Order: sequence, then C-alpha cells, then structure tokens
Amino acid sequence: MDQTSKMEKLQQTADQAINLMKVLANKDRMILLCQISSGEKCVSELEEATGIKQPTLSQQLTVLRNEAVVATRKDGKKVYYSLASEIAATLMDVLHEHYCSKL
Amino acid sequence: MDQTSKMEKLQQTADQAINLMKVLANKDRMILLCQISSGEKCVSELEEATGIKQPTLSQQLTVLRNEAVVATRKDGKKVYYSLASEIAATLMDVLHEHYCSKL
DNA sequence: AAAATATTATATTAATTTGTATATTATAAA
DNA sequence: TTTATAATATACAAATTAATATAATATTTT
Repeated sequence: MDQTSKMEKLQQTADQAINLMKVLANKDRMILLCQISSGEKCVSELEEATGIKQPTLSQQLTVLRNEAVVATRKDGKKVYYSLASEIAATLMDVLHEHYCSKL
Repeated sequence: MDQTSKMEKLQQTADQAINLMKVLANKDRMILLCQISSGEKCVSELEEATGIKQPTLSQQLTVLRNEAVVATRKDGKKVYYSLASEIAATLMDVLHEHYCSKL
C-alpha cells in the first residue's frame, strides 16, 4: 500500500473515531452516558437525575441511539436505555477512572 | 452532599472531560495525534505525512498545545511535538486498539 | 383521557473551520 | 552585516456547522 492510500485508509478510520468523539463531546450526552454507565435507566429517571428538559433529553438520546452508543428496551410506557457500544463503554471507563476516581 | 451539589460537581467534571473530547473530535487533530502518538514529530514532518496545509496545521497544533495534550521542543528552526497528556495518550491507545488493530 | 416519550419545526446564538495574508525566528549566504 | 530563505506562528475575516431553547404536536401504552 502506498503512502497516499495509507493516508486515505487512516482518514476513513479517523472518521469513525471522530464521530464517536463528537457524540461524547457534549455535556448533556456525557452526563447521560455517566448515568447510563451504571446500569440501564428510563427517560423519566434520566430527566429527574440530570435536570435536562424532556425535548432536549429526547433529542440527545436520539443522537446516542443513532450512533449505536445506546440501545433501548421498552417496558409498558417506559423506555429503558443502556450502553450498547463496547468502545464507548471503555472510553467512559477510562474517563471515569481519570476524572472521577477522586470525587 | 445533596443531590443538587452532587450534580454540580458532576457537571464540572464533565466539563473537563468534554473539553478533551472536543479536542479529539476533529479530523485534523485526530490524525495529528495518531502521528505524534508513535513518537515526536516536527511540523514539517507532520505536514508531509498528513497533507494538512501549514496554517491549518499550525492552528490545530495550537489547539492541542492549549489543552496541554502536546508539548513542544525547539531545535534550531524546527519545533518538535510530542504527547504530553496521560489521559489523551490512554484514549488514543484505546481508539487505536479498537479501530486500527485490523488495519 | 392521561402518562411517557418522541418528533418536528424554528429561532437564536455560538463555536469551529478555512483561507489569506502577514509576522516571527533561526540559520545560511553574499 | 545585510539579505535571503526556511520553518513555524499569528491575526482576522468569511464561511460553515453545531448548540440551545422553545413550542407545538405526535405516538404509544395503560
């Protein structure tokens, strides 16, 4: 593989990594993922725990769903969210270890 | 600590984590960090390897410096960049392992 | 009908990226 | 010692993209 196509490949891979970084680079979503990291939560629990307003909450959860970072499970009227991405889970662990271990 | 100030603390910590995520959530910077991860590089080497134009390169390196993700060493006319953040290095490792191990 | 959640639309603001030009610094050459 | 050149940085405006807030409405389940 020549230098040019090597760099193309690197760029494509970088795109995937960057999309994930963009998903995490938002306060609402980061806080939601913190909550969800410790076990599945329904939307009303997330609203209560974070103070994020319902439409915003729903919008940000949609972003997380679209990037397959979370999965949903429906139980009656409630929708439960859980982590669904191994890489996202690992990243959240690393961040938690670094930033939250002394909290 | 009550629920409200617990959430405030979480938000402050989230801010730090998010700033780092934002730094990584850019293609130029991600590719530059990939290059620098494997050992220090001077600006002209980075320009050659990535094809990023000089002003953009310098601007993005400034972003990395401002967030203390990289450090610089000057040698004559050349400026060498290296990784300077443990957490950033760990994240890059995790991303590399996940996205690049099969490349 | 009411509760829980999602969607759509829209307005506003803010942040990021990019391009062009110019500045700085260090070395080398005349 | 001026002058030239290479390497890098900075400034700033223009263009683009993203974030935030809000309101209204839709869907699904009980």
